[in-house]
Amino acid sequence: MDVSTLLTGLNEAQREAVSVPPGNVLVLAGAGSGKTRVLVHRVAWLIQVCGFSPWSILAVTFTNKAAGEMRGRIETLLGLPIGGMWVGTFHGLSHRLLRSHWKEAALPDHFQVMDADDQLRLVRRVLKHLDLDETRWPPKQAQWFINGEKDAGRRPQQAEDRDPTRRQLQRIYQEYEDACRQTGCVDFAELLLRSYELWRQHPQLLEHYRTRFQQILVDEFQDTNSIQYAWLRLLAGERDNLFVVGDDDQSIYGWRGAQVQNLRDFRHQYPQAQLLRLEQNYRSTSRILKAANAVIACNPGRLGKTLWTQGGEGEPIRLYAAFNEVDEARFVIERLRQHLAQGEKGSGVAILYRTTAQSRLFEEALIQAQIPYRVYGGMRFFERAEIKEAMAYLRLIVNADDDASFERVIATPPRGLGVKTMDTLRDHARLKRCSLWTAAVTLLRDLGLPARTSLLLTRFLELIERMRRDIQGLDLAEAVEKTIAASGLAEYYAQSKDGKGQDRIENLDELVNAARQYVYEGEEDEYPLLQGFLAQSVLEAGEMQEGEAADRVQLMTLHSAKGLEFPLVFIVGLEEGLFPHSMSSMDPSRLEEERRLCYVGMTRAMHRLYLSYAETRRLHGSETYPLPSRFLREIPPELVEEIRPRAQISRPLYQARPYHPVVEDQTGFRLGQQVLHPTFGEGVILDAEGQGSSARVQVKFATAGSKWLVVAYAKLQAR
DNA sequence: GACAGTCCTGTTTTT
DNA sequence: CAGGACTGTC
Repeated sequence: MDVSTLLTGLNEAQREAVSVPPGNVLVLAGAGSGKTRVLVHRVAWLIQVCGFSPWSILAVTFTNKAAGEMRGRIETLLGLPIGGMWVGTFHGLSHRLLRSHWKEAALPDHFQVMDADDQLRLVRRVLKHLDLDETRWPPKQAQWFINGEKDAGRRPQQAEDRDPTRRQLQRIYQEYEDACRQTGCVDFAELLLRSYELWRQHPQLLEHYRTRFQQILVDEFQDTNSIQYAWLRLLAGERDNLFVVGDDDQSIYGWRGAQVQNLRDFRHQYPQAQLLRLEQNYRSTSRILKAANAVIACNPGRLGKTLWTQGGEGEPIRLYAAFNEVDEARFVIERLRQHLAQGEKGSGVAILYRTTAQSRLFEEALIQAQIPYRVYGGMRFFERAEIKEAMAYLRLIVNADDDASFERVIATPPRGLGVKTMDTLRDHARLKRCSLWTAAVTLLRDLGLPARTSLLLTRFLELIERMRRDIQGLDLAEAVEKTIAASGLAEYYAQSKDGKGQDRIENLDELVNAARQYVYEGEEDEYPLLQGFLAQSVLEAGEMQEGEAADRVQLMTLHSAKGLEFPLVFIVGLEEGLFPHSMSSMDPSRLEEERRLCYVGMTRAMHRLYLSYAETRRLHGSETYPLPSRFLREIPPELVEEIRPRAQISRPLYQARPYHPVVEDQTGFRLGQQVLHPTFGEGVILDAEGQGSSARVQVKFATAGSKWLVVAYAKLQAR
């Protein structure tokens, strides 16, 4: 292959990034600037020009999808398979390391990976063990704390924490760790922390991987958390071989530990590192880009980068002020129809929203309009109850100490063993510090159970052991099939009356299919097939049943839209409290993240961008009167065409509410009316009561929340 | 032990 | 409104 083709078709900045001499490189790549392209060509360049073997290259991505795409594109470009190259997510790569070196990592050879759901169950159990009240110590919060600590690279602190709350959380963390060890399970964060520690504690192993991986590339660097960054630095050592690509303006995962700071730190950590910028955008019209730039410019402390394009100005951005959320959906469908009538493809259209709950209205409207669509996210295949149950049987077969699976499986299908038996088992397991399986075995042996329970429990244990024997020597798909049948799951669902039984059976069949298609991806036989399959189902829960082919309109949250592009984009629900979300609007740094999310959303659009908000929205069952999102006001008015004409965009975006019943009462204000308060700022009248000097109104303020104010004292000004 | 009815609380999501 | 957790009855 001719080396020059590696650089043709690239712009100046991209060429420079691809061909820069090996060394530490930081590429700041704006949205739509050809980031993936640069990474792919860079790998090809390292192999073809610099003479690195694929075997000596490591590429880390954030999602499995990105990893798969990168591998595919590199192989297409080079025209040869690059099996020896490691391409994967931080978690996938760490998992692989731990499977290979389970002994050094102090894990059992059959260790299992827990997903977030399993983890939460385990946390619940731990809280129960510690006899802590779940209302005082919400399991979700404890889980959050544990993951936060692990993401920061911290083990349970033995040292007394000053803060009693933290001290208690540390105790929970410690107990949780013990439970993990006991059951041979590792959570997502543990994969990273454990492999990091593996390298720290075994210098010869680290040396081995350092020798092997001569070049390390990292995608979406702005999404890395502390432990991931530490992991990278440890592996890289002092060798100047990190090529990282990121965009601080697209950091939208701070809420789960990602540190934009890493991007900024990189330059301090590696002062010699080359800093390159990709600022030419190939995706959007200049109007869309200008608008997105204007919004993101409101964030302070950016690394600085302004996207530009040679493309045309394009159409104006269109803004629709819907009367309510139903009208908003109606409007989107109307415009969507016009678009499709022009012969455009549905798959080139995305409807983006802030929260998953918003998808429903659009789904209903699309069904009614008979427009095919696809919703991203939501319940993923491997997260469905019936799939998790079948997998739990398999996990229990592989690892009898996996308590999470034991608990999941013992009552499905119902076999007369319920809460009471489980309580006995749990107590015993806790006392003896052993797994539920071992507890069951010892209790049976010591005749510590009522006769009936004893019989049922024995049957259950024998069932699992029989299954273990029966799948010996079977291939993966047969083993899965056999497990589904022998467990009684198939029969149980066939008889279920809730109407979902048939779906569930079909999903179980699909699971057998997935097992049939499972291909082991590692080198040689690093570990048994079944274990690889089990781990993959946890690590890549969403990758199944993509079903791309059909031409459908795409519905997704703004978060999952990152990395994608569409000729036509609708961003809906641009309202204070929804986007930016109310949970984020008090904290400046989280508000900035919301703004980046808005920037990400806008820059998904290639040709057309529609923005909309509703003046009234039904939320949690009651009517709300949100203010238009502040992000709308950050867009220069001249770029926007308002569909329902009203005053200037820089002036209030909201005024008349003709479709809302006007309830003028003694307070002198009507519901939904815009008001101004000297200290709280802009707000909307939500409710009113009383009369004369005791008349009060409830006002929802843009920033100060909602308050009841006495009309006679509050200097409320109608606007 | 299983199931039905009531209470309560509402981000974003990949691994 | 709606899904999940929890409580009380058969």
